[in-house]
Amino acid sequence: MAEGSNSSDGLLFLTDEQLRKGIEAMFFAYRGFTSDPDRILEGLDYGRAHHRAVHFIHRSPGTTVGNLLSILGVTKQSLNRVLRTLFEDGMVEARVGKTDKRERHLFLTDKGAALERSLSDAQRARMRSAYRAAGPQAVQGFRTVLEAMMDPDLRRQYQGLKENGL
Amino acid sequence: MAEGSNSSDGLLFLTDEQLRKGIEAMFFAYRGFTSDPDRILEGLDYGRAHHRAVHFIHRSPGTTVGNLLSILGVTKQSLNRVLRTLFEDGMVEARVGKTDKRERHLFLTDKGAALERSLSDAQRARMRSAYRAAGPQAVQGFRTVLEAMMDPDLRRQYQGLKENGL
DNA sequence: TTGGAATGTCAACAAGGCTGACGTAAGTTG
DNA sequence: CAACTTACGTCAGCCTTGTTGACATTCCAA
Repeated sequence: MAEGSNSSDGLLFLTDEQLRKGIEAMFFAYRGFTSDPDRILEGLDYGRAHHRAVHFIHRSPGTTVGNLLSILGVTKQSLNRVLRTLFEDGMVEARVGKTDKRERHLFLTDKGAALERSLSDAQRARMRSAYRAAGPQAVQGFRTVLEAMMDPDLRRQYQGLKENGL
Repeated sequence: MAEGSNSSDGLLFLTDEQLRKGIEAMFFAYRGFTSDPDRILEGLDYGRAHHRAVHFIHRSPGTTVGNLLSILGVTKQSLNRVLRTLFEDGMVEARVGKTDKRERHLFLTDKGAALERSLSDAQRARMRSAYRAAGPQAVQGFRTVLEAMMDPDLRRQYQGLKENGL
């Protein structure tokens, strides 16, 4: 308590209560954010982990396993379990690297791209509707705050697409 | 592709690329959002589930198990496992309802309140810093978009505090 | 008095994290 | 060339946190 009361440091309203509201907003909004893809994934024997993998392979075709690991922040064992099922189901294919043959470059197949589309269509629809309801200025603020909330490493991943294929 | 191009429906910039950025912003920001409490919880034999329970009991002292179930959206078995450990560790206590003796009203003990404080201090610190960095207008937009992204039921929980103790 | 609601509990299972250990192919460097 | 390191795969086992199903208890309300 006794934190930023009001308009103290020129930025105002940082009361604990306001911050608590922000925290709960993240909690409840994230639930909504994931609910549409979750509905699609259930019954397909896929989970959020598959969604994440498919999303980032779509975003950065040809990305390597190592890149994906650093973006997703999981262990290779965990990611591998997911990738294996995606390979088996013909959603993703891996091509051996040209310059470095140890690397596997990951690509969505047509089937995988179709899955990605159905997942992101659902998620985009919600995002679009929220954006429309809130208006352009709010969207700008939304992005600004989220960006400030990220860990620096993740923020670089978010902005980035740096370092070769990623 | 070929979604809302620009300034078509009076709200502009709803390109798929913009929406994808929004989606990834949620993903990366949520990671940051949970990382500080997660660090505290690990080693204490507690996880996010415990954090959520403690948070909402703190927010609404005297809330019932049923209320908590509807907020958290998990099964009673799952919640019960978490509550049991919190009881055993003397973090939470349950008092039998006065009017309805089937209900258990949940309260944080002093020890539980201390845990809650350490968790929310960490989370609020990040939220505060993000708010400061982004500025008041951005914060307003942030909250507006998140609210629009929630499912209607959850939005009511978020705004609410309605129905007696909750 | 009886049905249903609120709660607790036991058992079993699955997803998806984790660690540790080991193997292999392929670069890299002395 | 030999030795080290990197990128990746895999096996085995463990944990948390979600799930379903079944069953008991308590107690309000019709």
